[in-house]
Amino acid sequence: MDRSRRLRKGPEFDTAYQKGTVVRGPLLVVRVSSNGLGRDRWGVAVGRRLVPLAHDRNRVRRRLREAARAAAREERGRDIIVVAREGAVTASVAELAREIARLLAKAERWAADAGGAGGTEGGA
RNA sequence: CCAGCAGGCCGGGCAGCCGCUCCUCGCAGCCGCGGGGAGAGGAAAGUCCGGACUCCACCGGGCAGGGUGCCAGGUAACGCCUGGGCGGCGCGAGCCGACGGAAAGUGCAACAGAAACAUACCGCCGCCAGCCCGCGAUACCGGGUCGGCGGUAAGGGUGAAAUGGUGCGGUAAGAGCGCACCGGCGUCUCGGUAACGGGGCGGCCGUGCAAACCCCACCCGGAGCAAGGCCGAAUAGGGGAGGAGGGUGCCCGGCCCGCCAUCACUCCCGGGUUGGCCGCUAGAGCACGGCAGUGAUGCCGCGCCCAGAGAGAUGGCUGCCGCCCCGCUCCGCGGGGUACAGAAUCCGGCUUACAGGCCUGCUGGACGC
RNA sequence: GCGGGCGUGGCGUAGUGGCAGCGCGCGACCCUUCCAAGGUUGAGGUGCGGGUUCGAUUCCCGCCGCCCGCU
Repeated sequence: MDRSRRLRKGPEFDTAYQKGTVVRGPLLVVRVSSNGLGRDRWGVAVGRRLVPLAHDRNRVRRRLREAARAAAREERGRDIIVVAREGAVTASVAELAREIARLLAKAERWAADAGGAGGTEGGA
């Protein structure tokens, strides 16, 4: 996950937050939006209220990044923000990677439904 | 061997694979690719002090405000450290201490107690007058009682604290009133750089609180790397110059020319947001050795380069070993755990958190020789 | 990075060196046919660790937690 595939500055985060598709899971919240760049850019967020100590917060963030590296297969020009929820603190890296892949696939289906068929609620 | 004290140190180890950041070498027109190297801590933490650095302010001095507070030394500096003094604690090795000033002034000392300041409640003692008794009367003497004047602070009880302590003399009763020792004060002298300590002499001196106001001595300009500097779009706005030709206004009844102002326009200049770059890591640096010093520390020699991210790099998976706990077992096997905790300009301290372990010196005790 | 403030019963709060109080709430009793209201009564607290002082909620130091500014 080198620098060109990270989300950098505040405004990039802001646009991803405003325009992105939000998908929630038990461990994580993932927001996806397209950036028109041809490569994916990732951002990881761990709340200070969720993990108070900087040492442990760093650990959670690094494990999430490693899980994202394992979950990333093909690039299609997305900005992806992964936000940790409470279960992510104790979950293993393999579990986190599976969860990220699952939520990304869900976001793809959701976006395809909204763009293609249009109008179906699809919240099953 | 047990218990303990002081100082110093470590705080998992060895491999394999996949990743991240920086440096460097080579290739490459660019994106990059390949090789090599480096990559969290003793507290990186809290931000409680002190500095370096940068910008601002500044003739000098004072006030206000804040801090420090036995003495000497160390240091760039400190509220830190070292050594010493004094006091307290401990059998001891040792540990702890904001430890200047209360006859400069102001204030406070609840309750109790006579009194927490200048005071005398109960007492004790002397003198005077009255009454009563020894005594029938007078005088004298003695005793008692009430009142007045005076002396005294020994005793009483209260309290955290009561006007130096103990003993002897002394006295009407007493009192440092006198004497001896102790404690404190002043002075002389000796030792010590000093704090302070030893000794002699003197007079006999009333309390606690200054982490109460305060006095004295010393120290402190303000802000902080988001400091500060450089480059700088888009948009908006500022200043200066030009303004031939063009628009508008003025002089004019109108038109033309001319002059002036202004606008469009052209050029230049400075400020400046997002952003980028520098600051950014070679330093009061680290290791080893020697010298000076009781020590903190300093000096010299030699060697080394040792994180620099920027939504923030040191992670993930696996194997073996070490340590701790539990269970089965009694070769051993299985399971779980492996402290506190993550650099953000840098450095010196303090404080706080921390599983377990190592080294050195010392103290007390038990046993053996 | 720099600075300020607050922690007192379950809740909200006074107290600035000597008694730890007030309101609501809580328990018991009384009143009522019962409930509410009312009355009587009771339990319960100074964030933690040191220090100064005879004595600390108060003064000083160090931690912990919470809140708020500036950049």
